[in-house]
Amino acid sequence: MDLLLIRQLELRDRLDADEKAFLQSIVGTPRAVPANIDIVREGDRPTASTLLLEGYTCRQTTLREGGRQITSIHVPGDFVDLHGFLIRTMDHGVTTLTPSRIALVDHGLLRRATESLPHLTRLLWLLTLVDAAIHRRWLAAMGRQSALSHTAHLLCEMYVRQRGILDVSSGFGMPLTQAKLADALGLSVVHVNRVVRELRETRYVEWQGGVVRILDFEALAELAEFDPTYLSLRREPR
Amino acid sequence: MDLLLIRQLELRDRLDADEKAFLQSIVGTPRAVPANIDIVREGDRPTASTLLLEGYTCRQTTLREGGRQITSIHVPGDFVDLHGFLIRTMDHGVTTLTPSRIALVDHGLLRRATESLPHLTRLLWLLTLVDAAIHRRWLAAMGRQSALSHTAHLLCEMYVRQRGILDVSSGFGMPLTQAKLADALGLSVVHVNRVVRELRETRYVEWQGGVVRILDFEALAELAEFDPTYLSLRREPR
DNA sequence: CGCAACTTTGAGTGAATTCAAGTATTGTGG
DNA sequence: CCACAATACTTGAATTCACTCAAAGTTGCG
Repeated sequence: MDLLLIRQLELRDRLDADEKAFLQSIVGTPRAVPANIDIVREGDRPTASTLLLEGYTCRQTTLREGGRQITSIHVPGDFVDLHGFLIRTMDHGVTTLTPSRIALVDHGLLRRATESLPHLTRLLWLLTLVDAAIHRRWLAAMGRQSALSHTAHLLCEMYVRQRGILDVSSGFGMPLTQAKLADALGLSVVHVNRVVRELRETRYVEWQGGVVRILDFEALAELAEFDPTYLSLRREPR
Repeated sequence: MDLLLIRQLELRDRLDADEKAFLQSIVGTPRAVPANIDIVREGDRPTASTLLLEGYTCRQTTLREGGRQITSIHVPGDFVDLHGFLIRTMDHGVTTLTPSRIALVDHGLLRRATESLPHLTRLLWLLTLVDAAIHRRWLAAMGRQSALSHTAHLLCEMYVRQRGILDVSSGFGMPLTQAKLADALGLSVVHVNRVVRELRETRYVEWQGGVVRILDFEALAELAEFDPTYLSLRREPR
């Protein structure tokens, strides 16, 4: 089977056979990791980047006195710390949300890509730019949307990001406990609980046990002010 | 005089003479722009990136019903939309905060860099990664810090980013009206006004007319939980 | 000098918080 | 396979932080 990473990249641009072969060749041996394990720690200086093959992980920043902010959620096929290749010291940790399978890609090999595969380099660079665009959208949601709308937005985003690479016909993974969801949305657990109930009451979604099924995407997207442009998904080929 | 962009890059890694010459050669003719002008609009598909030579700009995302979120503030030497080189459609606008001088860099020339100057390419890529790291830190500040601490953090960040490239001995530029500051912090104008007053009352900073002078950086950084690691500033040469 | 933009203050309101239980659900060792 | 622990979820009540509305100062510019 193709690497999900390749599918991720092909959502943005075509890859030629050499590029695919290169990608396949640089991915290390897969390794299983249980849930709630730190893959990367704040302050680390990694020498390889981690590819998420199966499962879900998140980036989190720790503040004083137990404050925790989740700044990203990764889906299968995501490079969880591709930026670790160029940023010397990690500004955040990466933790598994579910049991996962990961593989390492040595930074030396990524560097080789930058030296001989410019088109692939641009595409990998683009992946990190989409990351940044997601951060910006989260900032807007946190700063200027209601808790309900913000939560709805996260569902829309997780749905659209996953439907490009996985089968979502029977629902998609939303592998956050309400406590983690609170850390992602910047809310208290109690309030998250109320907002999730409110969202269920709209009947736009069914949400139980870490799986979400969308019943009325259009209404949800309207509530969330969701516009997928920021994800840089290709509509027309270039 | 050297481009401030070169100084920005040299805060992260050494550049050789060829790289500097290349950068100098790709920068277009400088152009003056008044304050409060949109340089880039949401939905644009630019064919050149904009370098900020003098003045200040911000990125902003517009939501329904007048909601506005500022997601970045640029200082002189910043590439305000370097990511526009690879992201097809801009997910945000860029607006001047003060009268500014800008210069364009054609995307074709940036592409040439990716084809023949891998080290410079990595360094430009790094600039966009620092952008993302700043976004993450803002997310943590919005989600898990008090309005006072968040505001203090923004001051620390603006100070450290500017002191690397400009003379800040008589204070540094903080060119946001309280209304814009509200849009950056995700607060109301009224509340920002109170928080700014509270911050002034600490005597850690003097802040008037868009210029900030820090009186007690250590105390301010403590209040803000500021740790500059995320800015990827070089301490030791590599 | 007068308008426009920005800043400041007061009062009342509301969204989200904390504190405090209590109820499900899941996982595990006996 | 049950009992019990641990984790996750839910609810209620009181509080607080930040908001809106409203209006008055202040500053800067043409």
